[in-house]
Amino acid sequence: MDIPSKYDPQRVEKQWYSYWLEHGYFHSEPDGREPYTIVIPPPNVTGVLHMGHMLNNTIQDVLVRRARMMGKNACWVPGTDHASIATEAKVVAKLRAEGISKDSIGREAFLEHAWDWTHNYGGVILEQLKKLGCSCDWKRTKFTMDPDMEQSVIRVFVDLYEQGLIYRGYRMVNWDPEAQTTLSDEEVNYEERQGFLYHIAYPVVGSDQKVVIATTRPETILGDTAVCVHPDDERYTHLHGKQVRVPICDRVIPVIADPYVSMEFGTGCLKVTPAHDENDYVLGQKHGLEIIDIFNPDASLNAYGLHYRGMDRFEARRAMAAELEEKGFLVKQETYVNKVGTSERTHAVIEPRLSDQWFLSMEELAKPALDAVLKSGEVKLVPSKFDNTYRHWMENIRDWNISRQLWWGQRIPAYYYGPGKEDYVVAETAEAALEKARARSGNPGLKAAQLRQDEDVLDTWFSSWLWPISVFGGILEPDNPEVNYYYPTSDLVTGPDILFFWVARMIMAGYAYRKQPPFHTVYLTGLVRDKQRRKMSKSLGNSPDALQLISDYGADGVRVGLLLSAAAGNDLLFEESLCQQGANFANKVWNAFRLVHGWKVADAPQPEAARLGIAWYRARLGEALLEIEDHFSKYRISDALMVIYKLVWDDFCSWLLEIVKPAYGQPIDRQTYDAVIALFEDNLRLLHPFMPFLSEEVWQYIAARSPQEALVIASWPRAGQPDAALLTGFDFTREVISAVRTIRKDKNLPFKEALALRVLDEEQIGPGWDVLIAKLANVSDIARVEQAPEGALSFRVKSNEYFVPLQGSVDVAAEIEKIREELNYTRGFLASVQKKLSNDRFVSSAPEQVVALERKKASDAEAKIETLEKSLANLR
RNA sequence: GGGCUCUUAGCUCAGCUGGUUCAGAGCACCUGCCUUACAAGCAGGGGGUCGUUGGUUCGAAUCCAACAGGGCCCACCA
Repeated sequence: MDIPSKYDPQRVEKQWYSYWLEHGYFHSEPDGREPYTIVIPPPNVTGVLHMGHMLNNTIQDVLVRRARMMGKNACWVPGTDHASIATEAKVVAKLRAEGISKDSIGREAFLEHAWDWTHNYGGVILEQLKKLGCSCDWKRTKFTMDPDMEQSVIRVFVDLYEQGLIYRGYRMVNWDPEAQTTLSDEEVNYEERQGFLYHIAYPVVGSDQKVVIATTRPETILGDTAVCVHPDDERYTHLHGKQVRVPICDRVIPVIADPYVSMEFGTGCLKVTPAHDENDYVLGQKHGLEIIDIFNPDASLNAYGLHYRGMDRFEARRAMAAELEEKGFLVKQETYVNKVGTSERTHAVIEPRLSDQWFLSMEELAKPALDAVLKSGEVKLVPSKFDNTYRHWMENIRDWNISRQLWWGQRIPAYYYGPGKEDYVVAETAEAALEKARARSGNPGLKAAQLRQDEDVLDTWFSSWLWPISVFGGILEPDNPEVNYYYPTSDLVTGPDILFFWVARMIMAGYAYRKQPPFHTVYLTGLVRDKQRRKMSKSLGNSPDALQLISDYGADGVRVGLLLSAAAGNDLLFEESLCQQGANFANKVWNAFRLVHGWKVADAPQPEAARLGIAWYRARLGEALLEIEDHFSKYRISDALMVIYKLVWDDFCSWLLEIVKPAYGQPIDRQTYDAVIALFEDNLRLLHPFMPFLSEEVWQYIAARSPQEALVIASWPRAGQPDAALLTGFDFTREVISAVRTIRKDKNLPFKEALALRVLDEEQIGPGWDVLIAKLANVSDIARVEQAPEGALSFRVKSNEYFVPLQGSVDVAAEIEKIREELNYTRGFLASVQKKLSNDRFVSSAPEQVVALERKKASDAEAKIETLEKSLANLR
């Protein structure tokens, strides 16, 4: 045979992927079929494939490939995201390494570098997805900064502005001092950090008294503009209306009273720094306090920092604590754990900062999006446990800060024509802006050169929230045939970590711009963790190299490995051995193929065992199909795969193939051969979404004769009603066969030595299944008897009793003991059932079927006891 | 601090609206086998009082309560 005995993924994967591409199987155009659409969660354009991508793209591919086989017009739109902060940070770092600063080269030159970077590294991840086998429609590949995608974003911005939903406001926002941009609330993570609570004494003006405040951030005292106490706090009543002196800078500030202050915390006395704390800002507004910002954009101290000017905030904190102590202001310093906001991207500690930013008002947008999930069910979250999380966020939604002080991204289409804060217009193009500006300013002579476009760009999510619409041109041409056909998409597969960042906002955009949800189902995968449950991350170095895995185990092996333990919504504990399991499975299928492929076919009558085995397997396949459909309908991909795994490995390979296998060197009859091939084909169809490469490879050997018959576009098997009698008959037979094998093992009887078998057929099974027992248990002679033969080993299946006559080697005492144990167990069982049945309350209150079942159990047990007693008597 | 969720074999998990086909699966483990598709394999086997305590019920892994211990999300207490 010229077929290698080990499956070699490397050899076939590249070949079939090119074959699929060459024949355009992944490309979709609108037609009369029902569409099945997925838009990929666009990965960062300069990113590389990690385990999370592997998992969710494998799931998407399984769904898409299956839908394609089910006759739907499957369209999986791939693409990438410009990832404003991340990409800009990378480019800045690269330039810095070359001794170039972003500001020195200016916006345009910087963007050129960024585009170069994007073109050099961009799309690598898409090539990696091909290695995984993803059946994306590559002709539809999109990038969030493609001209049409960008235009869609700008148009939406202008539209929302005109609706009054986008506004510019001076607010306390999250400032990332490292990236030097603001962040939305969602981009801030809170971490517990060990720090100190400093108790600092402020001298009261006009007395020798002092008031002690507690703070975790002593460096901000330079921005203090008040000290606040609770109006009812009797400890401080005497301070009302007084003034205190801020240590170090000696500024005199008022003592104010406000119920916001908690009397229990710290000293019950709060320093108020309106520029650097959201609550303090609110207090400042309320009490008309001065706002003193003491930081530069990189969070070093500015001129208000006095002799600490230019020093980093954390360094300044230590230095200032030392100075306060030295000068006697520091009363106490205790260790304290508090929550610190950090940047999602740079992990820098966030600084609350007041500035002018653009906001999107969310309340109105959130309403339909909330109803879609919780009321109408137009969008279903899988697993549904995320419904509550979603509700909570939606109901407490805050306005979205959409401006970023970056250059890489869609620039905000606001144009300033004058010095005033309100001297601006918003328009899609500079030309349109000029016209609007002339009208608004009342100055028809305004020149284009006098307009200054806003320097900021939009949050990346402000473009990705339109993704399911804009990839089909649905923003720019709302009524085009593509968007009308593909939208709403079918399923979205992504991680729960971006439920708010992305999923929720897409739903809002969907209702705002299409009056329809962007997708019907959101499948939220778990996080990929390592064996110690640690999240896989680059910094921990615990994430395996995705491409290395593919080359070690094959794409199919890795796909199976990932899916085997990926119950929806559960985190998945990844280890390489799972991929090994997947690769082993691939090899198993490969070898089944080798066996079948090696058979010589002859025109001969079909053996009864083969006929029966094939009939049974058809029923079994039908049964498995129903289970698989059920799992898919609940998005239990992992369970669907396990059903197929067991079907193929156990039922097909271990049972059916052993049943039909001709004796060594003998040919197989044509009828059996054809039937087995057909069943093998059905197995391959089921395997294909999970293991596309292996299944296509084998399929091409045994089934395909032309590109129109490729497995990738073959049809998914249809479920019928399986023959229940065949299934139960086979299960019974399987038990008999296993029992004979157990006897062989116990007694050390070689398989080659044929045995005889006698049956007390209480169950009236009949001889129909004997051919299978004969073949698989190597039994040469099976006969039904009326009475237990002497000198035989025995076993029972239900109330049937089986005997293997073995003169001389039977230990009668041991047999008696075995039967006694079974008898005891069965009597105990019967007793418990009878106890239940004699309980009137059970008989009267339990449902009829349950009672009937109990009666049946009792009579079965009685029958079995009878057989056992007979055998026991015989042995004696 | 609020909300959600989980705790079933060594590991990872199924067990839907309570009733012996519910005590399961895969992996791991143990014992035989290099049997002519496959040792990345074949055949056989052991293993859990379903976190703890109480309650509801004729009957609970399955419902309720409390407790213990995980996890997730949200939240401005310096």
